[in-house]
Amino acid sequence: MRSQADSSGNSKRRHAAAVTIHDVAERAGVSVATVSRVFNDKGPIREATYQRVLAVAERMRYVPHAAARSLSTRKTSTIGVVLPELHGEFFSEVIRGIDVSARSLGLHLIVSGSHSDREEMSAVLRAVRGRVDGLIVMSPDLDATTLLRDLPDYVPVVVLNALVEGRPSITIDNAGGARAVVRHLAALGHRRIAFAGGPENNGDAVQRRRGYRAGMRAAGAEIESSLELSGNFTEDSGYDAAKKIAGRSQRPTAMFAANDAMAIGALSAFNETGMRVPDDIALVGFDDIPIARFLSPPLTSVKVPIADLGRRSLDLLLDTSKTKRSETLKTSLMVRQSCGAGRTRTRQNEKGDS
Amino acid sequence: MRSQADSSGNSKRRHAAAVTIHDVAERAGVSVATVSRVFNDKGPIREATYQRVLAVAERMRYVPHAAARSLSTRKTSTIGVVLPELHGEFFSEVIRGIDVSARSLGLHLIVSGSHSDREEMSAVLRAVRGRVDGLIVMSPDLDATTLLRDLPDYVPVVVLNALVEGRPSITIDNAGGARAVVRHLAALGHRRIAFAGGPENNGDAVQRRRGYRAGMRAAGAEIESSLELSGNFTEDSGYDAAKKIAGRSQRPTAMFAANDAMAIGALSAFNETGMRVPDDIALVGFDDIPIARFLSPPLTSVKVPIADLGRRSLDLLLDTSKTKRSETLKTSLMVRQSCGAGRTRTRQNEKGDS
DNA sequence: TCGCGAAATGTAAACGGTTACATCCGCTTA
DNA sequence: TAAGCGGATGTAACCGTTTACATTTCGCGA
Repeated sequence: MRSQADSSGNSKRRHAAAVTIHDVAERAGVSVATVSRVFNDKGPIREATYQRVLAVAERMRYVPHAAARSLSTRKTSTIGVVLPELHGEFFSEVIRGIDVSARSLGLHLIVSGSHSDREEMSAVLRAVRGRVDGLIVMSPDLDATTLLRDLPDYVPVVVLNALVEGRPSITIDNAGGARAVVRHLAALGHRRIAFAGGPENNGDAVQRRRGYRAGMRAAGAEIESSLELSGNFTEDSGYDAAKKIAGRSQRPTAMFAANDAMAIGALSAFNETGMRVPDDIALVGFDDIPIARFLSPPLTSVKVPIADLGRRSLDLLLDTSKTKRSETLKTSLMVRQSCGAGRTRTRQNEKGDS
Repeated sequence: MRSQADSSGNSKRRHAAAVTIHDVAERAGVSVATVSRVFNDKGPIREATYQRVLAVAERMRYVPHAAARSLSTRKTSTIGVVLPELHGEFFSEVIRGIDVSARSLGLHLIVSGSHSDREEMSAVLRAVRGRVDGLIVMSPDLDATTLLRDLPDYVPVVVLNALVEGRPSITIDNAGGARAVVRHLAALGHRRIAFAGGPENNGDAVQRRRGYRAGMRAAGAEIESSLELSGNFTEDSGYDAAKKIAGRSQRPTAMFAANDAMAIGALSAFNETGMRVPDDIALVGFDDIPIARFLSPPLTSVKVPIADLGRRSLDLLLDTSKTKRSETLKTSLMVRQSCGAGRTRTRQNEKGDS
């Protein structure tokens, strides 16, 4: 009845309206329940019926309406991914890690980034009802984590790179990675090691700085505020920091940048000023983004399993068993030429000295 | 009736069920229609009622159910973005461009990448009913464009970097950019210019090669098959290509890589083999990804307005007026040191010699 | 041939909103 | 004062599925 109301004159409706399960049912001479059963492989269906319905649906190009299905089943087959921004190799790699897992599970991904202000992020977080089955949230911006507190608790959430009470999370061993860098440089004889840090309110940056200081203390080197430069994870800020160092009379012999982007900026600056890496100054980064090994000289960096971060977070989100609420991913130091240690080799971070 | 059925014993249902518009209506002493009107700013509402409903909704933490709303309005406020893969600066930048526009329009983004096989992509393309209002599809893989043909025609689609009959599209002037590179190198005196190409079945790659050849002809240089190396847009393939060139007795004096990733790989290879860029060999890339200017030497590259690509595609998708069905984005040559032309400067591609 | 349990299918009520239409209300106006 | 009117609100159908439950059909042994 419903669908033949306008079967008379205006055969082309506004948009050649999509065919519904009712249309298929009618054409196949069965009820909508049967069609539904066929499409969901539920309940007993006679083989002949099954084939006929499938054939009719195929011919009519029937595709189930996702929203209707979601409304009925209370499942969306969609995961929300909230990142601080979408720019750069790091985030792209995180998304990819999640996407690969999601695809194999038949899940879709809603992404959203660049949340300038708190209000905006709050709006995104609230718009989830009926849109996603779960959320993966990375918010290294320290204060933003409080936002999660007033998220409705029926939404499963996994937090990346931050700790939020009552929520499972996946973090990177930032401090451990940073300590390993300093330890390595110290073993190469460096004592005056500069550190180009990330944003003040960024959790990762804070921990990396902490690891740097711990490493310096452990190496018996002195922590001077003049050795710590500020930055914001961009190439430009790394460039600026390196320029400052290059301009000094008494230079450090090594520089540790809080991420690879800054290391790349620094490398550029050193090249411009005629300082040779690693001969005049050793340089180490953090993240080990894909192009790190293609720089000149190849950049020694702390490898964080970025794609794993994405993959594991989805696993954790879907894991309803309440075990393993949080994990920390180990990093490893990729030793290349920019630190002056010669050939490439990997050194697994051993735990300890927390 | 609906909601007070279990008001007796089991007050805590399975999940502290979300509050619906009915709950709000009941509590506020109005009908659901009124609540709906308040939330959508539709129809006349007495100020007092408006405020009361809003207050009650706030107190109950009511959030509209997206799927229910979609079902009713036939709008999802969501755009699907289908990319060949999610990896790398290029795609991350495209997504960001779209995301920024989308956010300002209150739209959500479903992304999906790495479509290994045709079947998989077809499945994604079909799963759109009731899930997205429109699709932005980048499929430089030439044969994949045929997939779009059997997409239901009620789904608006914008195609990126490819031409599909009957669909609006945004493309990059690949050939023009490539010609500009060769022209520039020729002006610097180069005649033997090698070209490291991208994947055979990639539309961008094909056009860039075409532009290279056109440029060579225009410059009166000869096109030798020995000058054209194969690659696949990865750093590794650029590295390999450069190694091959370095090993030759009679080397070309310049190399043009079909994208920046390959140029980076090539730069790495040249450094390893002791060839100096640009003194021993000039090098030019394509895409002008953010780190290009931080390489050593800074990489001359063809700038494509990647973020614009994303932004414009969303505009085009939402533009219902049937005008301006397709556009081509102009590229510009960013001259830096890797080509041996000295200081950085931009050169706008003039049109001509198609 | 009949009866019966299981298999197959149908019926209709959700799911949570939106919205055309009906209704009600308080004023203005004749 | 009653009709008329527009603004405010309520009623209920509908969007396209899923699914509990009812009903029909089938196969088979008695």
